Amino acid sequence: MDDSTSPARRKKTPASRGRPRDLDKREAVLAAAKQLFGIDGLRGTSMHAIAEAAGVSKVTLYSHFADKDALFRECVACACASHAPPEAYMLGGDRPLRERLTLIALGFFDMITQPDALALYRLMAANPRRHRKLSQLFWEVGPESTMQRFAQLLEAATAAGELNVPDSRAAAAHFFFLVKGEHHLRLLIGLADKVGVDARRAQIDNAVSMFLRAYAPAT
Amino acid sequence: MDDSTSPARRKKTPASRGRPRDLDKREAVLAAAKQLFGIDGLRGTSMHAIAEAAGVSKVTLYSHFADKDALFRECVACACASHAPPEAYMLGGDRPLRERLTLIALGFFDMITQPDALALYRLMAANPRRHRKLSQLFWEVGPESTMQRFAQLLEAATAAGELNVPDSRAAAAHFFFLVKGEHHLRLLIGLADKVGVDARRAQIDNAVSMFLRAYAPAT
DNA sequence: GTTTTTCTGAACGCTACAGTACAGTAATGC
DNA sequence: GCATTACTGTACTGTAGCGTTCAGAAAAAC
Repeated sequence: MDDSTSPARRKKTPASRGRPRDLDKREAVLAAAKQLFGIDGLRGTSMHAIAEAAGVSKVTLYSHFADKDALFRECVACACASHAPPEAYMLGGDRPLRERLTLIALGFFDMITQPDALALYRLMAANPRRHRKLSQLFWEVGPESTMQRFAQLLEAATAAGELNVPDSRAAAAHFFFLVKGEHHLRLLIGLADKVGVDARRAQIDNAVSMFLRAYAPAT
Repeated sequence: MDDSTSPARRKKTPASRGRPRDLDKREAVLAAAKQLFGIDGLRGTSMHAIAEAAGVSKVTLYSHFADKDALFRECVACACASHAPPEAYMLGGDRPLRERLTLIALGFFDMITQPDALALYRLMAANPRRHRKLSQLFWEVGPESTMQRFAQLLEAATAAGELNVPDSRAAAAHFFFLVKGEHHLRLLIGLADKVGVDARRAQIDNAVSMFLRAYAPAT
C-alpha cells in the first residue's frame, strides 16, 4: 500500500513542471532529525521541533516524509550507512602486527564513541521490538561486516605465522568487544561525557596486549 | 523541598490513626511499573496503564509516589538492587580454575540476558542525561562491584600460581566483556529473542578459553 | 503573461496523557 | 457510636503533540 521507506510521493509525476522540490530542505530535515532523535529519542522529539531546527515548515517536512516513523527509519538507516567501517583501517600495510591492531582498535574506538554513533546505539537499544528491520540493517552494516573483515585479516596473519587463531570469527568478536570495553558502556549510560586520552590509550593497549597474548603463535 | 526518592507523604504523621496504608499496593505498583517501563520505556508507559496493571486506582498510585519521575527512579533503583551480583557465584570452592570461571561466566551471562536485566540496560541507555544519579547507582552496584569482586579472585589465583594477571582490574573487565559478547548485543537491539543453548555455551567456552590463554602463568 | 507545483505560517481537530477534584466507601483508633 | 485516614471510580483541566487544512507567496515550465 504505502512504501514507507521511500519518501512520500505526492503525485505520480516524479518531476515535470512547476516548482522543483528542494532536496537541500530534505537533507536539512534529515540532519536535524538525526541530531534531535539522538539526543531525546523517538518519543522525546516532536515534529515541530525538527521542522524548526531544520528551518523548514511542518508541511514541507510531511511532503518529504510520510510520518514520524518513516522519518525515524530514514534517520537510522542513514546513520547506519554513515557509520559503516571505513575500508581504510583494515589495510594496515606492512607494519608490525601489534601496531596494525592498535591502529584498528583506535579507529574503531573513536568511531563508536562519537556522539552520533552513541546516539545510534541508544536508538537501536531503545525500541527493540518496533524496528526489527533496522536492527538487522545496523547489525549487518556495522558489527557483522566489521568482524568479517577483521576475521579475514586474522586468517591472513595466521597463515603468515604471526598469529594462531583457531576460530577467526570468534576471535574477531573478542577483539572488538575488548576494545569497546567499559569506557563505551560508561559513555552509553551517561556516566561520562568523554574519555580521557590516557584512559583511552590504556584500555586499547590493554586490549591489544591481551588479544596478542591469547592468540600468539605457539613458540 | 520535595524528597522525591522517598514515597510522597500526605501528612507529617507517618502512621497513627485512621486506615493504615496498604504496602502491598505499593509493591504491586512498583512491580507493574518495572515491567511496563521495561517494555515500552519511560515515555511509552502511561500512569493509567501502570495503575490498571497493578489493580490500583490512579489516586492511590499518586499517594505512594509523588509523580511519574519519582516512580521511575524508584523502579530503576529497585531493579539495580535486585540484579546485584550474587555473593554465591564468586566462591567457586576448590574446583579446577577453568570450571570455576565457566560457572561464573554462565551465571553472569544468564543474569544479564534476563528480560528485566535487558530492560534495565535499555533504560540506562535511553535517558543518559536525565538520570545521572541512577547511572551512577547502576554502575556501582552492577559492573563495578562485579569486577572488583572478580579482580580479587584473579589476584588470589595469581598468588596461587594458577594465573598470571598483571592488572587484575583490567583483566576482570576483559573477562566480563568477553562473556557478554555479541549475544548480549543482539538481544539488546532486538535481533534475537533468546540465545540457543549451544550458542550460549559456545560463546562462553570461547571466552573462558581465550581468557585462560591470555592469562596463563608463564610455563 | 499563465499554469503547475512547492513552499510558508498559522490555525485547526484530534488523541493521549499527567495530575487533580470530588463523592462515596472501607478500614482503623478512640 | 465517631473521627480520621486510605482507597475507588469517574470526571475533569491543562498541555503536548501528530497530522491536516487553508490562503497565499515563490519558483519553475510553458
